[in-house]
Amino acid sequence: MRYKHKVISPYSNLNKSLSMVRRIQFRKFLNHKILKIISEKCKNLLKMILEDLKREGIGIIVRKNPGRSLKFIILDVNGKEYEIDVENWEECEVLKKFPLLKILVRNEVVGKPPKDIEPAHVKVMRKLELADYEPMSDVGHLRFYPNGTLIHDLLQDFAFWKIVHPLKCMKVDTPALYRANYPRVKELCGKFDARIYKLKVDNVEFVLRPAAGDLGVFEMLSKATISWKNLPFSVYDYSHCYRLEQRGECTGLKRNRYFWMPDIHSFCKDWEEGKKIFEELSYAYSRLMDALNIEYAFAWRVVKDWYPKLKDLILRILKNVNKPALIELLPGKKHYWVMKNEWQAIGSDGFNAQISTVQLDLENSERFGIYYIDKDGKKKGCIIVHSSIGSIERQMYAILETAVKREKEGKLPMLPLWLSPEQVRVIPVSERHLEKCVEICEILEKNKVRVGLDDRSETVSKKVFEAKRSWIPYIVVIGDKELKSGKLSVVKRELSTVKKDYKEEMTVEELIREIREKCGDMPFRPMYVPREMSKRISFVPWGGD
RNA sequence: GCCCCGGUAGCUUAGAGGUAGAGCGGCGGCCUUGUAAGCCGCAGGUCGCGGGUUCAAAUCCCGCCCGGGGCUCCA
Repeated sequence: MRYKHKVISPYSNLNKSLSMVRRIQFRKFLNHKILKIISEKCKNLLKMILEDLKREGIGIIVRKNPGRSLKFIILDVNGKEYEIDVENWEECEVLKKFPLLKILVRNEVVGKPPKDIEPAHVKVMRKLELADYEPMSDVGHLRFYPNGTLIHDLLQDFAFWKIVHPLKCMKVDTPALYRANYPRVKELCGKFDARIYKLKVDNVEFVLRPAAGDLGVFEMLSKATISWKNLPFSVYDYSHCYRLEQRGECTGLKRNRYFWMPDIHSFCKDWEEGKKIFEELSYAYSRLMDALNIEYAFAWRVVKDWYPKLKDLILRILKNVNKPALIELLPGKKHYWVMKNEWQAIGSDGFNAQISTVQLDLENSERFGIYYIDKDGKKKGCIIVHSSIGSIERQMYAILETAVKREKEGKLPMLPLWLSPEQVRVIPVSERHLEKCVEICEILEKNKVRVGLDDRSETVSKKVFEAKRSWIPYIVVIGDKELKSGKLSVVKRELSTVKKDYKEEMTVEELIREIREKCGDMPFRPMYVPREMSKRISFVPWGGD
């Protein structure tokens, strides 16, 4: 630890002045005071102390206010509660059985351990030619290569076909740019002023939307005619969002200033209906995590007074999802919701990142200007369930981090098959085998398999090496032997280890059947790059690992 | 936004005041290849940008930009 002195402060808005104090501290070294300031009421006192410290040149670290929440508990699937003792949190019994939850608890309760390594997915996203930093743009605006764009699009397809469509949401589209002085915009963006992109055009101030839905959808619905017969209904907005995240926070796909957010807002006539939708969305998001093969822990934040009334619902969801959860009980209502849940992906670096979330807003929608006409002919506000499937970039972050974790078990890292940009790579031993390979590729393509053909004049060893480097799930080598037998020699990545390949002889039909089975009814898109390796561009040339 | 570290060819990097080096990749040729990198040759560099110190700066100093890590925050 560089500083001998700490101020524990809940006031991030004092950061600027704190930074100045810190700068002075570098030239002078002083006392050994540790100050803990937790109460809201200490704001002025804190300012005064800061002035004093500034004069003395004492260094400062701002820490998360430990008095923020009332308490943390773990609720297991049997309904048993375990209160977390902040001092001896590791003693908690359930945590010993659920390592992912334990990591989440550590991060939330005692803070993340510092690590000097970049998260694993940053190298992977470049190596697999998925995404990259874009020097011409602002920090946190990534560019996506064809393979990354394909995954991005498939995740969008999943959101639509597997979540939005079954839940019968109405899909809408709304602008990214809004007038800064419009009351609705002022209210939403005012709270997060520091993170809003602002621009001036012809002397008019504009902001870029920081989230999907909240601006455009609410405005749209405030002008709509809604009857009690229409309730409940859900609206889906898939939009690019802009948040001026702090520079040091934008690392790879973990957090960006530009990202795509699939959001669902559900409007219900009472809170029983709200709870029902809350539950449905929760199960949909749980299926998303499974489909993406993301390792996650379950977190909930509940306003204390509401917890007894909502515990049954929480428990039912935990049972169905079969996961215990960390529940943070909040002393009061800080946001518009009284309860929210969060699917927290745990990265290979031991960090957590929220993917999906469902938020139950039991206040009615009047403050958003959204009303429906009830049976009695009176205008009434409805209950809103706010939810986000989770930004596509975050989903990609979590998929890559989970994939990398396989290495720790001696397995090879890989993406879920339905998301692998290239599912099969066909390698001819020499030129005279090329014709047969093309034939096989065409059969595979007809059966919705993404297949690449390494038609370059390279040795088999090299072609296999490169296929493995690209995490290709199935590598097929075709030579005289295969021409004769009519079978394929297939290396399956899923069953191979770092030390040994898992090889199997199979017919084209068997390979197709296996791939179709594993992909199930997940969305499909063809490859975004040419089938032939000789025709492909190298976006991120390899310079050795 | 602040603190620490870094930026040399497309990529990974060596060089720490005195003529810019390598590996991989690329291109050309040879090889027709049997499961983690075939052989030879060629091209490729305002040493992140700007200013300063010096006879001389990739190298030292200042500012900026970009990247990584950390703190803080996260609708």
